Amino acid sequence: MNAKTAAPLTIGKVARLAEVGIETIRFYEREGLIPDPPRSESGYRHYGEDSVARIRFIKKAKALGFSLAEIGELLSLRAKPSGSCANVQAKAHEKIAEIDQKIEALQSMRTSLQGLVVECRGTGPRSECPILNTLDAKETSCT
Amino acid sequence: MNAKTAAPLTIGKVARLAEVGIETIRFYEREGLIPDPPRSESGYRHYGEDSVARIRFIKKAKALGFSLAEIGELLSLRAKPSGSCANVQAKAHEKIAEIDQKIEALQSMRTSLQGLVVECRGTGPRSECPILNTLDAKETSCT
DNA sequence: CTTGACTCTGTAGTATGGTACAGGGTGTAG
DNA sequence: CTACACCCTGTACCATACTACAGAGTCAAG
Repeated sequence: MNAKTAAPLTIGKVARLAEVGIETIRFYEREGLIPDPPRSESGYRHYGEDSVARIRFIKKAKALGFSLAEIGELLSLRAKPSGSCANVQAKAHEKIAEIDQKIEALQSMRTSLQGLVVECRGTGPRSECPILNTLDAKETSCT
Repeated sequence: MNAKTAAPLTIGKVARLAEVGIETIRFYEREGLIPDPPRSESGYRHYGEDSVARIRFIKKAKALGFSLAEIGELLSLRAKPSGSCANVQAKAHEKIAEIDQKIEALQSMRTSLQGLVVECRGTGPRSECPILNTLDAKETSCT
């Protein structure tokens, strides 16, 4: 009926697919970022495809300045099997706001760098490049 | 002529203005992220206004997932007093590409969360929310 | 039925980015 | 001239996020 039992997704395979170390996966499990997977009789972890996606998500979110604790919050938004919907919505809106702030900050940085490139190309010496100036504008309270 | 000598910007004032700890400033100095400031006769550090901007920039870039080493590279783009313009341009383009990747990843995350919110509001149970799916699409190789 | 690649648990070590003293000098207000 | 807030150097410690063993069991191929 199904050909799934043929190749169980062991920790090593997941690690290769998600491009992280095996130890990292076990670490995320200990930290509660990924659920304890079912085990074979001999104690081997067996994962589903979704685990790879989840680990890749963690990796990506980390590169965007989210801490593992924050990533845990992000993941918990979907982990709940319905219920407490209003709470989830509030959290989601919070996270969206955080993301918007990050995007704005990055766009501001991008504009500065682009300006630097243009200035550099055109005139020769750029004593007062705008890279810092643009970003000086009042804290955006990104934790 | 000038009223600047009245209130020299000491490390404590810079820390308050940039909203970081005093120790953090000295740490950044040791790491070469901010230049060694001139000293008073008694050895007190005296900063210019630009130092505050620089520290705030570091803080912001850190929240966006850049390491101190990467921030150093970003800052070095403007630190150079002209010369090696082509090199600076190449680096700047590199950094712009990195920033674009981060922005895209964040926008993808934002879309997923927004989708979650909408789904949550409309129908009741969202067993297969798209938060992970959207982000699963092939690595963007953000280090 | 052995060999080699894989897995397990548990503990210890590392890199990054700070943070917190200790022990001492500075500076100015009362 | 002393009190108190501030600064100095140096070292030690901390949290986060891994990373690397050690010592032992598992499993598929030859």
